[in-house]
Amino acid sequence: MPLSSKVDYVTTAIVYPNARIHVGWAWECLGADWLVRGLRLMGRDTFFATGMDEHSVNVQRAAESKGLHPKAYCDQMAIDIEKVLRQMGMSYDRFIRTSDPDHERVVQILVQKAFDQGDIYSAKYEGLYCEGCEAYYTEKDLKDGLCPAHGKPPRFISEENYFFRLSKYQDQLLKLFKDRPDFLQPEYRRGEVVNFIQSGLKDFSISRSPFTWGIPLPFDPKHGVYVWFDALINYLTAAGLEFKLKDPESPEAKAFDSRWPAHVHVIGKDISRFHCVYWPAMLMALDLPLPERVFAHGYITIKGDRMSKSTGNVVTPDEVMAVTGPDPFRYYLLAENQFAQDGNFTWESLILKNNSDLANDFGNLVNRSISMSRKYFPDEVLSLPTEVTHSAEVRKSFEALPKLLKESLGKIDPSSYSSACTSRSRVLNLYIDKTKPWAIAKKATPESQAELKEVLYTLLEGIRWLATCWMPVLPFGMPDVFRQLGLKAPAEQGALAALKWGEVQFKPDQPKPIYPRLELPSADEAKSE
RNA sequence: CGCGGGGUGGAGCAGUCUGGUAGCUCGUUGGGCUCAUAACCCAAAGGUCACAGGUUCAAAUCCUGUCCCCGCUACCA
Repeated sequence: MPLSSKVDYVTTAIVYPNARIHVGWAWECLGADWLVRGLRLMGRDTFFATGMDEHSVNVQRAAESKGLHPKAYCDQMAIDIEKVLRQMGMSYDRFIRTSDPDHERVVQILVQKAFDQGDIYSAKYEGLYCEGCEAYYTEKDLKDGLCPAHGKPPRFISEENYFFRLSKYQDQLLKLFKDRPDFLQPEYRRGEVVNFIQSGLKDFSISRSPFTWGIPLPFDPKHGVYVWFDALINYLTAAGLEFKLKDPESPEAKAFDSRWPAHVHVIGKDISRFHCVYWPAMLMALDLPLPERVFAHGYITIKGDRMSKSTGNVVTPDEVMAVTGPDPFRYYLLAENQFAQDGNFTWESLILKNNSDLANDFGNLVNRSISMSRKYFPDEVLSLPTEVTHSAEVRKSFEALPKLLKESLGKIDPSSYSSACTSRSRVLNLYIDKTKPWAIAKKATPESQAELKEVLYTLLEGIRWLATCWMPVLPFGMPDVFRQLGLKAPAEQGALAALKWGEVQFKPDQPKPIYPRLELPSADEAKSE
């Protein structure tokens, strides 16, 4: 198989480190992580980046409230956030921070380039500005003349500002969505963006002055780069653009070329505009290829409400994982919710989903299958039977699985991926009930022994396939399943593509329940209830 | 105002493009099994597919109108 020079580069949005990360962003991270792991399983080369967006007034304020310099504060947050991401099983290749030196250099070079070619210009910006929101409002946005979010009167500000000529790219953007209808997924969000473009694009401000925490504009250092020209460019920095800017022939520059354009930016639906309008326009201006696509997922809500600090309904990944462990948390978010739509978080459904699918259907299946194998054939190695009867149908069901999983990965639909796997757990449980191995064992004839071996081998082989397919969703538990099967866990890379029914033999190890049943945590633990 | 998504048994969803016995998971009830994590398997109950008209031999599915929920409408995860 010729190795493609293209690497599938997947990103998440970078997070503001002004508070502990919550389940909403964790969902995005896990969706992206599932995708990357799945692509690896299919044999693709991948590169995966996530990180922090540090140059924000919110972050600065959070730092001040702790009496820290923003950088020192962010250093601490980076440690905390990465720790949680690792606990969640995030398999990223780079954790990018917008305060990273290479990012600052890349941003400055790109801003300079845009400025030199006239895509950035200086103009006076006037408006009603709320410092709390760090945003301008028009008269009609205000409630009784006050900021709708903070209830404070906005300040009239007139300042010199730098703008990016977004308007110049309007036609090219419309053409982009016409030529590449799958640029933004899910499909139904495209209309929102196209409408927005058609309604007429205004240039947007890319600088703030004065500033103390941010990247200075190279051509006017009194000004700091404002959010989008800083944050979005992280995707280029993380892929290694700086190497290419320095020496296009270097191996690191080639690595950048293999990663960019990105396979997909996974983002929340709220920032689809910036990724589908601002970002492509910026890349057009910078003569860089556009990402292959943008996937906008929904929100995780608590009883229908969006998670937010003001309503106090924030649930954090670490508090959930403290109760459930990482795999049930991953499974719940990925399997129970439709990634493209809004999802819901409740402790009850989390516990229910864990117990029914992971503990009962899958975990118990592993446990009973291995127990029977060891009980009926304590000293034998089980291999693919030469003559096959009722297991043919089971095998067929499994051999159809990789294609389904591939489709789910293509659609970025982790829940259909999961349900395809869970349905195979049910196939095996049903197979046990139909063949009744315990009854076959009692017969003790040569024919019955052969049949029993066929049943058990089919179960173990099916479990091996499941354990392989589950790795992107359940990376923590699957190595133990392989151990119990008496096998070495396969490397992620290409594991799915390499699956061949009957290629291994089994001498199962001591069974041990994986994914125990969970109970609702007490009221103290489950603040959301 | 405009544009878009949605309203399907107790809960969450699929099915709508390409009309033709309304499907899945969870929950409930009854039964079976005993290898297993009180797990597994089967069966039953439960739906006027938001509402009203229309097209058709036939509509959750197509058309028209109405009601309700949600998203987008410029610098906001």
